[in-house]
Amino acid sequence: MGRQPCCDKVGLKRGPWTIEEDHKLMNFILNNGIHCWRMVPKLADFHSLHPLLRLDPHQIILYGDLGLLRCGKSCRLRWINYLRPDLKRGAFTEAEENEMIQLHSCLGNRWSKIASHFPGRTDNEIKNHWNTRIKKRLKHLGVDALTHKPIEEKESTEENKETITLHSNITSSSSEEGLHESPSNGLEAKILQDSYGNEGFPESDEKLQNEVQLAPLDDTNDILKNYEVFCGSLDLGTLMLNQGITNTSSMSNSYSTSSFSIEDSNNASISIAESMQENCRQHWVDTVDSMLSWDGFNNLEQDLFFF
DNA sequence: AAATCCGACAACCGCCTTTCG
DNA sequence: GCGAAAGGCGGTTGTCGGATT
Repeated sequence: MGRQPCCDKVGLKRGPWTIEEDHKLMNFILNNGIHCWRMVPKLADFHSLHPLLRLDPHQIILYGDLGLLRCGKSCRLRWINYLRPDLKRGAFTEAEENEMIQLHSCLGNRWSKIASHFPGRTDNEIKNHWNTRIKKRLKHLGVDALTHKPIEEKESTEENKETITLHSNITSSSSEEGLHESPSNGLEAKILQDSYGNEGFPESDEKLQNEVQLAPLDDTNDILKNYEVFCGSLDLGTLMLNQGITNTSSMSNSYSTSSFSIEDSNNASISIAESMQENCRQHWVDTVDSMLSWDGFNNLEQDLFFF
């Protein structure tokens, strides 16, 4: 006997999310955390009607018919790619692009691994950026976006110069950010170490293992600490170690925190609401709210009863 | 001003891995 | 241990808005 089905897919809504749907989903997750994505759409709608109640997941049986008409998978995607409060908005900088190219040369199309090196960026965002911008940029430079090797043996002198410039930019921009202070092999080793964790490198990458250098840890900012409290079960130190976070203080365009996902926590299935203190949550929400300009929410502040 | 093209990105689809009954 | 569902991931598609003709 297996699990219950994800959803019956009958009468489910598809396409772009409305503000109201976002509202329901966000309201629910911020107040209750994530129990199970399958249940979220149904419970979210019930919670929007009864915001003061804490939900027992088993109430799904009683309130299933009130559901947000999205499947759990869709809710998860919407949360991760758009609603998650720690998302970093704005265009990629040239330094980010160069680092992305470097990471891609080591990791290939493993977008989630690449995204883990960019706090606040999602794998979907990076994948889209790669396909729409960087692929063309590399093609223009005569570099194969898949293999990172020259497309043709003979290239114009002009293109060669530009390619060389690109590679030197990658090196310099990386060290400027303090992310990669070791030479090429050390850099790649660190990328692989960050991506594969402590479980070891793939056989082909073992040669790099000895040169791994962990990035130094830096102070975290208040918002991240508060988020940790809010989420109750986040192991911040481990998270940062695993992801090699070096600088969370940059708050230029929006703000930057450690890449976060509730699934990363050790106790994701435990109700966050039960473990957090209300004042900490409120402080965190207030902090985030003051720093973000969430698309689609700006004109609805007066309606956000949950803030 | 209308039609068409194109870039950007949100969302969906389907496969693979992990988890659970 | 097995089978099925949940979760995660990468590829692809659909849609929208701005630029161009």
